[in-house]
Amino acid sequence: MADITIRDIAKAAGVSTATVSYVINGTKPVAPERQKRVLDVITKTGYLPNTVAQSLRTKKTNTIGILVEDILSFSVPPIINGISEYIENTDYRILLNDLRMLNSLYNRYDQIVHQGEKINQELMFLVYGAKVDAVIYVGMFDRDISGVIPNINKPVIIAYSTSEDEHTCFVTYENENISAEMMRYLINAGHEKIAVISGLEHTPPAQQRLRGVQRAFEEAGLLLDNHMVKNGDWERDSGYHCMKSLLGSAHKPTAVFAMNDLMAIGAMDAIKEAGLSVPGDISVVGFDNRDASEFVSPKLTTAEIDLKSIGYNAAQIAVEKLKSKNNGKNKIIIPSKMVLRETVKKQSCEWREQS
Amino acid sequence: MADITIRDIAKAAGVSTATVSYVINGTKPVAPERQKRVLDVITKTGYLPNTVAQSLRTKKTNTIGILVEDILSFSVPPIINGISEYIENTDYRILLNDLRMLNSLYNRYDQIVHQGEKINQELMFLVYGAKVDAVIYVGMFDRDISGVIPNINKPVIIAYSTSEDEHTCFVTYENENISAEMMRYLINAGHEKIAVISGLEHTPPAQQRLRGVQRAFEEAGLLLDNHMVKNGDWERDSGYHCMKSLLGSAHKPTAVFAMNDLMAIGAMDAIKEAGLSVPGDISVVGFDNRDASEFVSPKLTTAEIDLKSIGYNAAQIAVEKLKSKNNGKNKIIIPSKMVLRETVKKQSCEWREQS
DNA sequence: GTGAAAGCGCTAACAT
DNA sequence: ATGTTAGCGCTTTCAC
Repeated sequence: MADITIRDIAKAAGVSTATVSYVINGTKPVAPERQKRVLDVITKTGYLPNTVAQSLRTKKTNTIGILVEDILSFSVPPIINGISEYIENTDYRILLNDLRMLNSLYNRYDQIVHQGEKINQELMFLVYGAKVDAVIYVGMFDRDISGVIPNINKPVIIAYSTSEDEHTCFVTYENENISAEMMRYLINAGHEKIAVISGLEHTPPAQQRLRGVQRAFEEAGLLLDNHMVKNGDWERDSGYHCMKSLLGSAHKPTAVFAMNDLMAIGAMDAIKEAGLSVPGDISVVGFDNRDASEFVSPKLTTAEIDLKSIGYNAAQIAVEKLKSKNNGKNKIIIPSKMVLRETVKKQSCEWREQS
Repeated sequence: MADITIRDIAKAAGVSTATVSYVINGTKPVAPERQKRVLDVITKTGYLPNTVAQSLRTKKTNTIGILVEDILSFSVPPIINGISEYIENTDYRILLNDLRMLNSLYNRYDQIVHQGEKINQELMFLVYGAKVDAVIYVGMFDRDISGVIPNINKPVIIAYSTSEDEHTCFVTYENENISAEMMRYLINAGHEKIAVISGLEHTPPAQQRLRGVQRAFEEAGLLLDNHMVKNGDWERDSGYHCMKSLLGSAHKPTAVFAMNDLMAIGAMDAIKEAGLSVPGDISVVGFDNRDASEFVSPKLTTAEIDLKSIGYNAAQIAVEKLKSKNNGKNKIIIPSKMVLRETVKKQSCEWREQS
């Protein structure tokens, strides 16, 4: 099954190797009768063309390299899952390369530039070593990575990050609209004194999410008090400390939007510690829909990023580019959606009037 | 950088292609002076041998296929991380193939046999299509998968599952000792009325963990009452229901060992719902050290499986087999360890005497 | 519509 | 120690 060559098939079918190749690849018309003979021999013997020989000849490996920043980051496996699902119905294979950046980077992802050397090296490894036909770069933080990926002469698609570069493809998720939507949800529930616990403030997701918040406030004719936005660093602890500071301030919020689930959970820690109830006294919403959001109590209302679609679309673009039928849709933003759980309570009008 | 061939190097260095090959691969001694000349040209030009051509010639692709049951299962990414870490220091590459079984299987993993067709197909794809040199099969449940992997003529290493088959390699983790250790920990904390919430009872991890529990009980001269062990199904809900039933019984436990974190969290739900406190009234320990165990409150004391080591060792065995220097250690059980957090309380003697 | 044959870039047997 | 060269299994040009 493994050591049969095209020569064996040709001999058995009484044709030339060229003819066998023609029927396998459909590259040239072959007389139906001979075609059938070849096909019969192939199925009878279980012959599979040697892909290595094919690659050497055609200079295509039918392999897509996926370079991930860290497979341990919660967002990465679902993206790979999406890639895998798309790829399964093509004749491509996946070569995986994990940069394992999590330890060296922690949450100082502004330090990513210093990883350039390593990224470059692994990319060369994939492209010139493994000779992949295209690469999908899977980020672990949503950010602009223009310039970190050197120019190679093959399609590169960025997943879960972006690039300012005109010619770079990426597929990422939507931040601003979904943040506005969550805000509206809070406002419609009767909340007016809403605080936000931001992620590192100079990062794209923090900025975009804040813009969404502001938009919703404006639309509702509300004012976002500067004292109501605290800067965290995406980690649980920072959510806790921001919330403590909010709790100690003059105007306590009745709701808080933490820009990720980890900080939301930290905020919940602080609220409970203060003897207050979520959502009885304070409603909270997070972002990411991480597993943890189902395990805290009450269960966290949050926003979900469609990670699987990010991967699926990235793979699709890669394959389309390889088949030169990419329609030019090269910068895709996948909509995010709310997932309603237990941490938001309607703020009764009575309460508001009393206070 | 990409289109340079061994011929170009040979010409530039004034030697034959054979000599270049000898210095690249160290296959034959080469005069130091010529060696240096070749090396210089190689670094100067950035030449990288065409791996496809090498593979065609040597019949080795230097690629290890990893066939995972589902990358979305919590245990899989850390295993891949371990594989990746080992592989990075070798000249092998990783071809990833995701069976994506999670949806079709849910927790009915006894149904895995019905997936045989698909497993077989993807394995053939890896072995005869992609021509990987070896494959690591990464399970998503700890179980015996003898027979599900067809015999191929290349090394196969199973990770996170086992096989009765004499000649099959696997690396998995330890259940019985760690369970006994957790039990001893509970017993040393003064607990005697300890309940266990088992996973599906006919599964290997449930059986092994129960054996550990029994051993610790015997060693302590305690008796494990049958009424104190309830059978769950590994899911959170079942932990909740088992705990409710325990709470409604004649002899309430002061501590409970749930065989995984999900069921432990379900049990905590039930305890809190009954107005009792963890660990004030009832201590609980879980198993797996999933992310969730840090997000519930109080934080869950549990057992950690060294998933990364499982991957690392599996990769090591694969590479050793390929280099024919495998020492025969082909069935490895990685020790597990306790992670102490907040859900266990010392049971005071006074309390015991009063009750 | 078909086949002979060159050659993808490399390794290794063999000759020197 | 070094070079010549056949050939790994396939695709594809070119001639028929």
